[in-house]
Amino acid sequence: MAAKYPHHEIEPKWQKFWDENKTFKVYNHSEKPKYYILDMFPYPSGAGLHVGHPEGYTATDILARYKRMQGFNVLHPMGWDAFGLPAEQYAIQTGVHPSLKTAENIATFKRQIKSLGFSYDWDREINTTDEKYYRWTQWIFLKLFEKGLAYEAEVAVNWCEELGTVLANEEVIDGKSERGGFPVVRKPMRQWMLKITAYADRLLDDLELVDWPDSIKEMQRNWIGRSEGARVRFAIPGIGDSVTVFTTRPDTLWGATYMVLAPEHPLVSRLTADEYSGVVKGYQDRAGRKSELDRTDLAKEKSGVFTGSYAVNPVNGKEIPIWISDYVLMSYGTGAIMAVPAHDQRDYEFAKLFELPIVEVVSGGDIKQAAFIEIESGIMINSTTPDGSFTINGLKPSIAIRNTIEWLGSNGFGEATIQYKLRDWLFSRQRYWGEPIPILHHEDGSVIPLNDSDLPLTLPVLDQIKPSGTGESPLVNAREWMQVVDLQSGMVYRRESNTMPQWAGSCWYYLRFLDPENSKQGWDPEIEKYWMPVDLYIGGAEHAVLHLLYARFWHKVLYDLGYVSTKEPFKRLINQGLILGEDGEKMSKSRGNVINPDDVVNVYGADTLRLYEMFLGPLERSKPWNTSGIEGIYRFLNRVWRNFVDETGQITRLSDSEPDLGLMREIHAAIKKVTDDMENISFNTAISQLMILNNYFRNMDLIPKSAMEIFVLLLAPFAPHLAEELWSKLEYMHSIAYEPWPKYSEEYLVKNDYEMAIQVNGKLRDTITVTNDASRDQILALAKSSEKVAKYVSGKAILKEIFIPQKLINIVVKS
RNA sequence: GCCGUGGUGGCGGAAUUGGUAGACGCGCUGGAUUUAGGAUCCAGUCUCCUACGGAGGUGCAGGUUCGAUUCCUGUCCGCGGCACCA
Repeated sequence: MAAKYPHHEIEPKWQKFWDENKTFKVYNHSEKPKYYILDMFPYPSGAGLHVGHPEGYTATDILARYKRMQGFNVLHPMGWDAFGLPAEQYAIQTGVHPSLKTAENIATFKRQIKSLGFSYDWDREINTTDEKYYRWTQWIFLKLFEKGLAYEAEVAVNWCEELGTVLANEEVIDGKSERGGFPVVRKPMRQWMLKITAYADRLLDDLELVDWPDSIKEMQRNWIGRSEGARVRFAIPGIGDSVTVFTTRPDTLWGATYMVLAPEHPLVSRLTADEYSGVVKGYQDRAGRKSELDRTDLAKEKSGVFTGSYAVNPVNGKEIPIWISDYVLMSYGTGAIMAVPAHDQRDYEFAKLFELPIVEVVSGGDIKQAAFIEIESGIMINSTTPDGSFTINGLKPSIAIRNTIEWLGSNGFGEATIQYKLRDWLFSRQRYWGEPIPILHHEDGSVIPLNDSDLPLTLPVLDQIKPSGTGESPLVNAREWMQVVDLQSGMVYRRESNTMPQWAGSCWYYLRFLDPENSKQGWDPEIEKYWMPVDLYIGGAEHAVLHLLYARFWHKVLYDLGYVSTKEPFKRLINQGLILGEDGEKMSKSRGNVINPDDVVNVYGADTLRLYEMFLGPLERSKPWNTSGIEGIYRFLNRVWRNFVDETGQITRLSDSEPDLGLMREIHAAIKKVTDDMENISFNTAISQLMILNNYFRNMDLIPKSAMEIFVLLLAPFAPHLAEELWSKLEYMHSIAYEPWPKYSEEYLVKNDYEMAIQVNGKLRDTITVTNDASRDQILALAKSSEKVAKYVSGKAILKEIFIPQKLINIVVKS
């Protein structure tokens, strides 16, 4: 009867040991080199942990443990990103205050995370909803405000009249509220914005400084979306004003046959001719009812209406009609375009639909068939000013663009400009469960920031969290809290009722981990200098753009103000892939394919779960869960146990002798492979190497103690509970956590002989074993003497002999 | 549509610079042990064929090369993100 290893005893035992001995407590000063390894901290949802969380956490834990064994002072903290919509929705439905529900969720998450044996320094645990934490989130907001990076603006939000509240995009489904199915409209409301666009260039350029996957960098570049072009002013004689458009193709100005404004462009009402005002208003209404997503997503067919007005094309003085259409977005560029149907796909479709003229100004395509948008192969035509003083005919578009911009500039019609896709960050939320924005409004309209000494501005306790009905946050229901009277001057102020978005707390949490107890500062600058930057940051790919971009933005502001010492917060980044359900689909309650880590830990133990998630495949890739696969890992750990421990729980098969050369080779090959794989974060192959070494032990009667020890050390980062248990059975009284990582020596990896492949015309025909000192001629002779080879070579002319040392011989014969 | 990413046995995957494709694990097959089952151990397991031998094979079609999973061109499919960005 082969005993199962007792993970139910071992795992809680060592978790308790680590807790009581504060094994993983980390200090801010050390002789050791530092290593800061960070997980994206979780939102503690009511559903508890799912198996996707431990994937990233296991990877960072393995590396943290490995780095400790290599002599690094490792900072590896965990905390909670606990503000957010679900707790507030739950409060509205049940009356349970978000702080209570949040505390409950955190307790569950913490219990689950601790059951997996991660080596966090729990003394540094933080919680974004703790006033001791968000006091500093508010402080950073004030710094942004002082720097002129926070401003108020009227911005359209999803307004639901029936619910009397503003909805997040995810709460709106097909233009209706998710709750109740009520209509939702776009309504402008006063909002706080953060001027992230002021940092666009640096956010773009400094991607050079970080060691991130190219694909993530590319996504951020695309999000920032820098594009070079020109602003061009078109006069509108009818109203004595002008409209400015942005274009990347000023060379095609002569082909601009009409102009399109976004329906909400401020000039639309002024330039709409009386007889068109009905249709224009109707069109604006319809566009306003669509969300931005609907406008872009569903508008496969072009639509639009003519305003009745005309603009003057500056390059040829021609009058062109002005239309409005929702394919032009107010939020990008100037909200107006010059339409060049011959050389832009969208304009081409629109012109075809409404039978507008199409004028070719770049030759090389067939504009009867499609818009010609090539920038390198075309040649400019039909592009001369009426007085003949300026032409770009005969030029390549890339040259023509430069020349045209110059001409526009010297004639006062426009100038070169850089446009970003990136928009300013809409920072305020009409919610209760978020950080209050530390701002006062005076009735004269002035805006006054709170003093540092007034922080934290805590959330008022509300008996019931319910919508204000006006679209403002539920905070306006706290009448006393909202009103502030200055006792000295008698002035009356109203508090800002908006709160911050969930992103705020996660924008700087990596800094608070450095110095979480500090009540005087967000963090001590000396401590910051010691730990920053984060050496390795691991989290889900869904945060590839927004979270990482926002955090980089705040970090750069803090850098400019001298509060942090590095330009970039996260040196190296890895995005783990999704763990899919057994059906290969994304895990979700509705599909019924969710695996609960508690169940896995209960049946197989935490070490098995950790190992299995790492063995599934490369960390970055998405991969499906497979329940019978986990059995294989469980068997492996049981085999490890039986290799070391007998049925009575005593260490067994232990020998004091030195390992022989064959075993030494296996051991050192394993050290090398596992170490290399650690550096490359290639844990699946590291684990298979441990399996190979363990299989080698299985065939031995006695195992030398030194060999056992090295195996346990290599296993320790992956299966820490089992490793601690075996380590203690090898009669060590202290934790394995800080034992030095084994080193390999090349001498054991060198063999006396090796195998060589022999190919004939590229096909494998035989393999031979040769000694290290064999010469090329000796090996070739040996190869040719092989019967299997001779069969294909004899009687044929040898054209070539390819000899790759240590690897193969390829004999090329005339066939 | 665009951008990113991937496509290798029945399944998850391995193959660090172009050099013996399929490591390791799962599953499956046979055997040992067992009253039986489970567990454990041993052996086999890419496909096809005329089978002690040979042919084919890394989504598909070409190309470069003595030699391609790896490099190049074209093409198909899956996944993720974005979505009229001027």
